[in-house]
Amino acid sequence: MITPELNLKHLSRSFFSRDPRKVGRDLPGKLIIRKQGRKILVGRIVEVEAYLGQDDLAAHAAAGRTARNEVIFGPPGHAYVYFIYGVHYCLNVSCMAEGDGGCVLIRALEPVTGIESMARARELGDLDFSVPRNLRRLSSGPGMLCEALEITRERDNGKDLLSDRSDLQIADDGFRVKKLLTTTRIGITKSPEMPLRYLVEGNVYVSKAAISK
DNA sequence: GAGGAGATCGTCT
DNA sequence: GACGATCTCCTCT
Repeated sequence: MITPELNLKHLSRSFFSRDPRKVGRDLPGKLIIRKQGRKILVGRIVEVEAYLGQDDLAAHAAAGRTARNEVIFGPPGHAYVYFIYGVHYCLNVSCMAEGDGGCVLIRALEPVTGIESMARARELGDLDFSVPRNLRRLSSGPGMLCEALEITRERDNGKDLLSDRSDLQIADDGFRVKKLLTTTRIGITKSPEMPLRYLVEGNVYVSKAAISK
């Protein structure tokens, strides 16, 4: 239990030692916890994408093990943070067995606590967050959520997300997603047809609503 | 509300 | 030397 008052529990290492598709289906609804001194920032995962390892052309692991991506070839449940477009960071969690290179990209969070801190980090401190439309601007995208939680490669890459000592953790508060949708992944050019994006149906904090079917 | 361009730099070829 | 698992701003409708 991380913080008794919230009744949070860690996920097990075996939760992440599975196929990224299974982890991807089970992660929505779980919480990302960022500890900042006495403050605690919490967001609920509402959208993820699975990257399957070396055989998945869209995955960073497809290039083989490099200095940049070595975390996803390491033990499961660790943070893989990379820098993209010269502007943004993205947060992934390593999956499968050590040596496999699978991971899940965290694409969107629903803000739970620490909204003022997130807004400051996003330089949106002047907005009225009683308006849902504004709240969406905090963490409804992979780059945004990293900025809101001040996640960087320098600070967080390789961190164990299941350790009580870590200031970046994933936890379960017992919340269960009612219905999960599956779509193709966003923003990739290789293997774009694979249905590996998982999002909470009807949640306004996803990066892009699923095309209804 | 939709669509397109630009920003900006680490990583790999 | 090219490009990318993105975001924001600007223009047009």
